[in-house]
Amino acid sequence: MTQQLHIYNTLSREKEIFTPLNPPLVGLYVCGPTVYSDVHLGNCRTFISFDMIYRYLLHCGYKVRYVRNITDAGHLEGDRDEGDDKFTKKAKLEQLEPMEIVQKYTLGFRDVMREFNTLPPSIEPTATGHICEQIEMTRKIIDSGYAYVSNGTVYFDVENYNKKFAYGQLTNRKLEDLLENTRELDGQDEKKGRLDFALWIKAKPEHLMQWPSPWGWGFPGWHIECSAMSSKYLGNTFDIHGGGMDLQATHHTNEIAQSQACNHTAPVKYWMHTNMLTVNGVRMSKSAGNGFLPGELFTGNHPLLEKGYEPMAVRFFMMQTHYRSTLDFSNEALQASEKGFARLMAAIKTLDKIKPTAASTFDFKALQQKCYDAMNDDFNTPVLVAHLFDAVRVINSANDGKENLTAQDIDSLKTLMHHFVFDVLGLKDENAGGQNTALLDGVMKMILEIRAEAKAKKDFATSDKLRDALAALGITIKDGKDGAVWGN
RNA sequence: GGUCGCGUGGCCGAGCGGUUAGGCAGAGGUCUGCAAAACCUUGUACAGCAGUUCAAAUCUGCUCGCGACCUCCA
Repeated sequence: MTQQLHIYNTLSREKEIFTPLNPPLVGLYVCGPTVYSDVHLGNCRTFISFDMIYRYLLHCGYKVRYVRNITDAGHLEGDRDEGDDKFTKKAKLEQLEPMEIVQKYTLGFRDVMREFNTLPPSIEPTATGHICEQIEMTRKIIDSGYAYVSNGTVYFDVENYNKKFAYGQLTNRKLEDLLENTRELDGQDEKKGRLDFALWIKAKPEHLMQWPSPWGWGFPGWHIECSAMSSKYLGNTFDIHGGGMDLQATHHTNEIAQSQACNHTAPVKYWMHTNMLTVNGVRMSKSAGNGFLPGELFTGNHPLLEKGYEPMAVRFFMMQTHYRSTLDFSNEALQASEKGFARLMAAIKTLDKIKPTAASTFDFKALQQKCYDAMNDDFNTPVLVAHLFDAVRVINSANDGKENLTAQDIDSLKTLMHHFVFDVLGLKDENAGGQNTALLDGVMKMILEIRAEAKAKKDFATSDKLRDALAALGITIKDGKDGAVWGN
């Protein structure tokens, strides 16, 4: 099947036909987490969205190199280019080495990503592992005349850059407007221009994380790591760069400027930005203090949560919203998704029980095309999900004998559901049996037989007792025309 | 203040010029010993006002409300 994938490009503010630079290879870079604290759900949404994008590109047959960095150095605390970096500050707090903090939260991040069933990136480079590359890049930018050294710190010269390139193009802003609206901050005497940002920052003696450089001991600025690592692993120009929308105005704008200044070419063909997660209409963020940790969401151990939600129900909840729309969290919405997800999983299981008929009343090809059309339209997962629920209705109707499916149809549906639900949306059936399934199946079969006999004798006291006892164990009995089935 | 975006039925959330989005909840029905599940039927939705058009949730203008970025954040 020929796919014509369209991607919304932040650069052009339009959906564009996706044509990779070197098909079938695709380079995908996503700004990863800063590992100085636990990831919260908002962070997860971005990574889950890009996991879906990565999965669909793979499904379409592209050979994708997916790079997602781990920021383990360089971020400053506060809005000034001085002071302790985040790791050092946290390290003092917890009496730990900075790299212990990094290790702790990197492992935690990977655990959460695994719970959400995300595929690991091809490469997960760290900022501290690429200090040399960042220094080299900084040196080249100075050489090309777009950066200057001031008291051991290297700044990018935005106004000079803007003479030749459009600095604010990613957010569609003119330099004059940006200059007008930049807040006046203290401690900026070292900078020539108000918009200038640091490529390399001079370290104070007490800094725990610092490295030697041509400009003295210091540490890299925040933006340079992504420029250095993306060009190292994906080339000076690559296909897709992604991240949260909050990175667009500053981080990505500066990344483009640095890469352009250093490599003399625009670094990225398609810029993709995922929208924010909100709670009661307010953006979930570290500074707002309204973020749940994924663990709290799974257990329900948080004042805003009525109960715990399975990771897959949460993932499904996210897939029911487009990645470029804000997603507002509420217990009600999450519970709706939880039920919908259970229904979807149940239907996939039902597929194994349908009796095929000779003729079909169902147009499989049309459904399949709709599914691909949805995904090809800038990864429109909510529309995909709507079509999958059409399939759910067909499956259940066929199981009731109200719709006819040929063996071929059933097979095609199984493949389709597997491809889209598991491979592309990245969902999995968390209740799909463990290693004792065969044993449990046998036991349940016996119990259901006993119950069927009791029902035949109209001994409803016994049949209800069995059903209630099983319900207490979390096993649900559903009586159908052809006998009872069970599930948990 | 500047720039950008959004306001869809009880809730979540697609659509963005003409035909049912979808999920959850609600109502009625079929099935059933009861229940659950499933299926069928059902919902006078598009912030307000004005305009363009044969036709507007969808385009234009204004008004109101909300949010994001401009400062560390996915």
